[in-house]
Amino acid sequence: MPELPEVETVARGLRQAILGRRILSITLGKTDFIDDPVALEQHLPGRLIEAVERYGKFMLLRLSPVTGAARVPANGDAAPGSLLVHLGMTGQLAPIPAEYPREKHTHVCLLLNDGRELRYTDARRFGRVAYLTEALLAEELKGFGVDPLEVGKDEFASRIHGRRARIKALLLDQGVLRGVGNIYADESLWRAKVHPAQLGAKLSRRQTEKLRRVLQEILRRAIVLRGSSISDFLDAAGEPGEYQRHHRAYGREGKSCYRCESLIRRAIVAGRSSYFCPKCQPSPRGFAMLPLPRRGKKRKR
DNA sequence: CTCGATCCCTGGACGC
DNA sequence: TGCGTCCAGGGATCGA
Repeated sequence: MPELPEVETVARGLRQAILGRRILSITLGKTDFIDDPVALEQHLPGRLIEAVERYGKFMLLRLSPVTGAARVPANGDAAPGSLLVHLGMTGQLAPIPAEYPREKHTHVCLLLNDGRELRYTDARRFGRVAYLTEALLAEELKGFGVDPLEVGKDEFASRIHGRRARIKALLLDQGVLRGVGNIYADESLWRAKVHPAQLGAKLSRRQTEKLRRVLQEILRRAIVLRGSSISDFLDAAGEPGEYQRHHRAYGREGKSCYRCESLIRRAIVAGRSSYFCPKCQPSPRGFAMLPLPRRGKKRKR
């Protein structure tokens, strides 16, 4: 599932692959996950991809104004704009030679001036694609929290201590930190020895700073290893990441804790499966975890 | 403010 | 083998 490290990996790959290319035309499949499909068709052709940025779990393809040639932009394309892409759960964005057959669930194809198509595929369509003017983009981006890779000690502490939600919910809240998802939330909580259901306000200063540090270390390491490929994450070159091999909590229900040998348990916290060590990460009072499954051996590793 | 529930969607794992 | 059921989860939304 694409979180910050996976999205960063895709963004870096795209930077190598499509910077400076021009979009010649666009073909759409299903459009129910696209903000305004007509706007895409109207505003993308003719534009140059000038930059690829990441904002939390979003990718931002910065597009030049349409210039020169015969075309006088009557539709506002004299101004810069951006293509916003969120990969959701199963989204993939990759440049593919235009003559290659399109994979199932390919819903956006941007023909580039190098003979390739930038293709967006997304089986579940939990992702999002939108063309945004500068004004819409500014509107879109406000309300997001700090970048977890850059947040400092005091800023992080105030965002955690200032609210009463559970720490897991806070880590997942894109308005608190932008880019953290279920995997890296659980991994950092395990590393910091903090229980996911602990209230943010109840973390000590020491625990909070430890959490910030390990979160940053984990995210940086995961980026180096090109993200976690659980089911179907692939980068812009179609390659899986490696960080799933380093998971210590996520997906490890019933397996031994790497620190203390206790069995990793699972609970629903903040509406999400949360994996933790019941010994290293002591529960708040009255907390109930799910019973260990007896037979079904679904997850390996 | 924070919570849980519900919906979106499909593929894969599972049980029978 | 085949079919039904459940589950995965980011995010929006709604009601408690």
